[in-house]
Amino acid sequence: MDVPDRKRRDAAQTRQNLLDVARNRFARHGYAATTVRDIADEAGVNVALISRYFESKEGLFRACLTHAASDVREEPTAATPAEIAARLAQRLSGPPGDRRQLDAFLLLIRSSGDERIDDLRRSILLGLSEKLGGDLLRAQLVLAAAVGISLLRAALDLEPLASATEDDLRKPLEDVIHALMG
Amino acid sequence: MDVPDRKRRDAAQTRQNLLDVARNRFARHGYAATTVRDIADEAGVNVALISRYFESKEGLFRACLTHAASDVREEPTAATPAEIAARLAQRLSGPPGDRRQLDAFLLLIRSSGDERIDDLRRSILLGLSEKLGGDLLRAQLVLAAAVGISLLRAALDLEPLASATEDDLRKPLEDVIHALMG
DNA sequence: ATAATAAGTCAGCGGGTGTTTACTTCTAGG
DNA sequence: CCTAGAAGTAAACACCCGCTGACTTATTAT
Repeated sequence: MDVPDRKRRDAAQTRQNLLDVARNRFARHGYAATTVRDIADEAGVNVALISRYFESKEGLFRACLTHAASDVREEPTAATPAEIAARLAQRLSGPPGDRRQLDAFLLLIRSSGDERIDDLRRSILLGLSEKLGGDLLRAQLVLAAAVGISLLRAALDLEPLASATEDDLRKPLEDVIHALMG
Repeated sequence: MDVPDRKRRDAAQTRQNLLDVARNRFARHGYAATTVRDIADEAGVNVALISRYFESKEGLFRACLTHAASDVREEPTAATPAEIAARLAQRLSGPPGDRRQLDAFLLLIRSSGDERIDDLRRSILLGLSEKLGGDLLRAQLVLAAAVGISLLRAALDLEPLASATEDDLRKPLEDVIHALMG
């Protein structure tokens, strides 16, 4: 194991564990349906640590959102529709066992009820659609397709879409993006 | 006013009011974030009536889902991509002031946490995608685009998509559907 | 008019939520 | 070794949730 000692105390590691667990649960079940005790239990630590490290449940959600945003943003600006489609297909399916990219998309559409956080979500999504280039409305339709696929796949388990592989998704996505952004 | 007397007691009318309010709130904020007191307050009645008329919060949600499903299903089977796009654009924008069609889409992607209700949602969505015809996976991608647009428009208020009119949406949607279902 | 019943309200219950305070346990520096 | 401070825990808090049983008010039928 690369993880040297599960029981060794390490604040940074614990904090990261909480972030990972929270990100996944928020993405899958939404903000309101996720309890801080669920998160702490799955991370194997006490609930109080959430308040200590992130101040509050909302603070934890904001931290998740920030990390997810930078994960999504680190994407290089793709030129051709085929490239964008390939990237998107990879993100939406993801390396086996790694749902972080998929969760990032889902997080962006989960509301916490706090208006300032919702503003943050909107600005992230707006930035993403601007980055796609071309007509803004059409770029947002590409984004809409992406988040819709994420939802139907990960949160709803709608078959056969849920089991579609990266290869299955690439060509249809390419068709869509080409149709929308020429 | 066609509504003769606001204060006159009418169980059927009250029940319908609760359904309308609940459908809108569940669609916009999700199941967990919506409280029965919120619904009752907006409907102008006491909380206890929800339990009386719908047995429980989950019963009310199930009723909303059933009504929304029949609303969505009453759509005639459209033949050409252009027709499907036109219908979809109309549903996603909706007659001014009438968000029922938009809410219907949103309801279908809101989980209540109850597995049997989730099965119902899945079967409704599966039926919808089958009705679209053609390759099932590609039909579900059309559906994904539709629910994604609903989300970004109604629940997230992402501009300029949120303010796009029916006319603004029709042509891009036609392009997408044509690309996916030829 | 008045009894019977439906429609609606009120106040409270048990339970789960986010958060905090006081405490215990581990770990590093002298 | 041993002790200060960090890391983590346990228990309780105040609050809000969904739900219910006893009550009041309006409507209808006789």
